[in-house]
Amino acid sequence: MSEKFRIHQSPPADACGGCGHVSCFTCGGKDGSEWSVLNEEQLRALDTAKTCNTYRAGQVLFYQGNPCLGIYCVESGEVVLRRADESGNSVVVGLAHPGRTIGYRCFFGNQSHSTSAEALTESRVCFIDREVIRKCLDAEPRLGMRFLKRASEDLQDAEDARIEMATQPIRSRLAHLLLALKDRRGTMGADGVLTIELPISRQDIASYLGARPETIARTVRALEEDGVAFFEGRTVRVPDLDPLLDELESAGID
Amino acid sequence: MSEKFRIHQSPPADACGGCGHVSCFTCGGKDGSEWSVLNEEQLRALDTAKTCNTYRAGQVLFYQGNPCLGIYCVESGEVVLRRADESGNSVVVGLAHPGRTIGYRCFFGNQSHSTSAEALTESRVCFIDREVIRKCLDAEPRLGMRFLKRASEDLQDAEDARIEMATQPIRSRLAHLLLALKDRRGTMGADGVLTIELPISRQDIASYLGARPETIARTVRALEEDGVAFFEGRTVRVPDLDPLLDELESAGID
DNA sequence: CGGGGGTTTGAGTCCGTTCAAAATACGTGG
DNA sequence: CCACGTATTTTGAACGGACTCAAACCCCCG
Repeated sequence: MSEKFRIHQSPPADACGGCGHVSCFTCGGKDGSEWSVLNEEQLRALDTAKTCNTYRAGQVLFYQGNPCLGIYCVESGEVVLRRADESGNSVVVGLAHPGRTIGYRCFFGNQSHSTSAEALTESRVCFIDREVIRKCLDAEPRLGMRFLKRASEDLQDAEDARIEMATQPIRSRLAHLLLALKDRRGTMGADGVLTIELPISRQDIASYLGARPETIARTVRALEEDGVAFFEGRTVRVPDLDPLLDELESAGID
Repeated sequence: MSEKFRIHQSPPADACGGCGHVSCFTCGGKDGSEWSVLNEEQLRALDTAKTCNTYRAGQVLFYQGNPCLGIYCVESGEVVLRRADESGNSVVVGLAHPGRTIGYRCFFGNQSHSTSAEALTESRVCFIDREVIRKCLDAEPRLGMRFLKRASEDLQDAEDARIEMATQPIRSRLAHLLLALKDRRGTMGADGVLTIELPISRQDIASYLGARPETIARTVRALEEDGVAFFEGRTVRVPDLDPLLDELESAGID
């Protein structure tokens, strides 16, 4: 078995960069996360039981095929989820930003990890062991309901993504991706120019959108020639949001 | 507001064909369904509280945009789920066969129905009201966990579908659909010829696979010319399973 | 018998891919 | 800090799969 697919304990021993413990109470993503239904006592129990790690860019949280030992919660940084098929070519299936819980699907589905998770930037990620989760679920039934709500929403998103993939051209999908990244990776300048910092490489964008890197390069150029968005490395400048929004509606004219 | 999108109570009064009550205890899909975690007393309570209806082919269980009033459980027949975008063109997003619970996603996500559900054949479908579900969830915490498991599996499937849509040609997708339908709509003849009865029309197949009807017609012809499968109306004969399976692997050669 | 929706066929076009090569960015060691 | 090797990104030309548009066909139903 290749190094890439070996099974190791989670989290790996070498993952701990400058790993101070991150408190659940001060965690920025707390309010939006599933864990917010826990009361103070329960949250304190979770806080002491969880494991906290800092991953350098490129480090892997877990590999596809690994048994699912618990749930991960992103505190800072950006994590990419990839899936490899039997022939080895991997596909980007999602991005996780701070506050997001990942790996819950495999955990509740009693399956091993269907994706690999890799830190894109230096990231602080907490690991909550299965036993700890069991205790939390027993102590607070609403937690299960929250995860059910989360799963339902993700399911909706996945279905939307499938439809988009089936019906929208790549240019629309790229525009959609930029708009999705705008909220958490974008800053609006005083001059009204939106600047978005792309968290992933061009070929990862291609993989995520179901396209070839060449096509992405060409589409990027086309957007620039039409004055919609301007790319410099991983920085995108959008002088006006409306033309970008128009890219999405192309399917809805009819 | 057009007739198509009007909001009505679920289930509609005109849905009851020859609607005898279907017992949860004798329901064929019971064992595989989420409700199987209920004990006898709980199941009896569910059985008396649920509403049972028979829908004729073409009748609609609920419309996209309707508030979600509960969960539906298919007892017999076949149900198609469609989603319409703002410009009116609808897309097939899934099929539900006996034993399947539908509408649970919107219910747990606290959203209104994101799809319309239509009976393809005469179907018996049970409706479980939100209040009844609440009582079941309170009485049996494992029920929530079962739905969480179900949601996790569906999420996995949705992600797989997205990847397939992005990477596989239509011919592979059609082959995949036939293989998926084989288990519940296929019969193996004594001569080793597999016969599959398609539950949906060509244009619904096209919609489901993210293609045009013309493309499906051409692809069907191509499969026939290659001796993989032979179509007559809604009946498909597959003389040998191996060539059909080979269609899937096309992406995994590399 | 005459619609009318669904399906099929044909011809032409376009979007995205493939293959190949050049250009640029990146990391690493000297 | 620069030089070098590697990986990523970009560009170009040719190909191909799926789409569009249009017409014929079919089958069911009134």
